[in-house]
Amino acid sequence: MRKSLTSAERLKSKADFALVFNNAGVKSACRGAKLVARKNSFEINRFAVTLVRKFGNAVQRNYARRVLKEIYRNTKQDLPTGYDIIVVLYSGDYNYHEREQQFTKLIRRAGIAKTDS
RNA sequence: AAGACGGGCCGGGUUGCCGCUGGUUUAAACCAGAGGAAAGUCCGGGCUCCGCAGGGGAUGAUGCCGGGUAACUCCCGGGCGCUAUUUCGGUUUGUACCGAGACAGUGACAGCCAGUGCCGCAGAAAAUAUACCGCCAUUUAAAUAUGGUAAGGGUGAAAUGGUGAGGUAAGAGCUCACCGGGCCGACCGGUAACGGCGGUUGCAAGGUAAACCUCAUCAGGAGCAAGGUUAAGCAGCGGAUAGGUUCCCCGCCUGUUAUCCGCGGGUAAAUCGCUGAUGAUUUUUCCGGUAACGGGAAAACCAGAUAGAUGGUAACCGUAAACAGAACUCGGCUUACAGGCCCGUCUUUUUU
RNA sequence: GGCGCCGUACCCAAGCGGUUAAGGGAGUGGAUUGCAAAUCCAUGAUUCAGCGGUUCGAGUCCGCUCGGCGCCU
Repeated sequence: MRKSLTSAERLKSKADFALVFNNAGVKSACRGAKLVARKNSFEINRFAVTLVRKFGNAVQRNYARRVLKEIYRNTKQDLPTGYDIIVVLYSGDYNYHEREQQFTKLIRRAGIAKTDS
């Protein structure tokens, strides 16, 4: 599986976001981040990152978004397919490795990790 | 060499792997991919629309002079004022004061001789004229009273030019010398602001226009979520005769199969604008100009996203990098900024 | 991205450039009560969001910065 993140694998419209937030089947949270997901009707996962309103300036927001997209790209082969996943990030100074620990914790608590791995 | 101040520039680099956006394109592959402030949105343009932009008013902005520019509250050059430092000259016993010059910084720098308003407290008196203490004269034994007086004290941010001499009962530009003002000049220099020179005037009147205001100049309004096209979807009802030019009036334009207003209903998607390009563009260079800048030549085309593209990781250098992310676009201003480089001025130390 | 509004004590707020910045609620202390409530009395701005400027003097006028809020399709 390629470690890509094409535009078909991303949530885009405002309607998609509203659907996930209003019909969230899976939720989990930890310090600094929160995960919301629901089953979709496709063969693939779709992913998006969003940030709370008071998250720093534009550079900090873009950096946090990139880091989460990178983590998802590197770990998505370990996830089962058929989910729309949104990660909400809260304000805080976290580097790549800390964000990676947060993401694996969220996936484990949400119960959508593959059981064999 | 170090430090301080001022000005200008740079703003991590190279390689591999995994990824993102755009272009060429069958695909693969290749190429390109955030800033000096992209920021604040404080000014000024381009561009688009408003059934046209005409006039007057209101409102707002600007405000020494000349130039630059598409334009500007910007930039360049000059003038004047103020402040600090310093030099020279004068006065004085003297800390000091006055005048002239140099260099640096700085100034929302038109007009309170059009009119109006305001100047609390303190002070006798605050813009109108005026005597609290004091001084002098007359009166009285004295107290006191009347008059003269702005030199001294005191108040204040500000008190009717300053210093010295004469003068006087005591005083006062009352008179004189020097300095500082005001006014005039058909004079000289300068495009001008202004400066110089000469004459004249004893100098009856302060500050505030980032107070109203006056004068001059400039502004139609809204903003790419402007605006155009396509697709999907829905349900009409009530009211007005006028509506439009986005503050008002005139003028102008449109109109009764019309237009507008209010309530209600529907959509929340794509595409153009949008950047692959001919531009106030970028780089190099020549010429003119004190400079801002203008003119020419050659080469180049250099982000274009829409949940919103530059990251992660490994290695090396390293302070294992500050402030910080384009959203139609350009010129400025302002604010933030680790570290490094260059130039100029001043100070200190060392060497010759 | 663009356009606009606001900031005065813990909260709501008034404030013509001029003492020591109104008022209400809450709080605190006291009085009252057997104890409370209610009532009465007293009480607080070291810097009017911050910095700079104009002025003799700024909460007020002007500029910049910070923070908060609203609108657009």
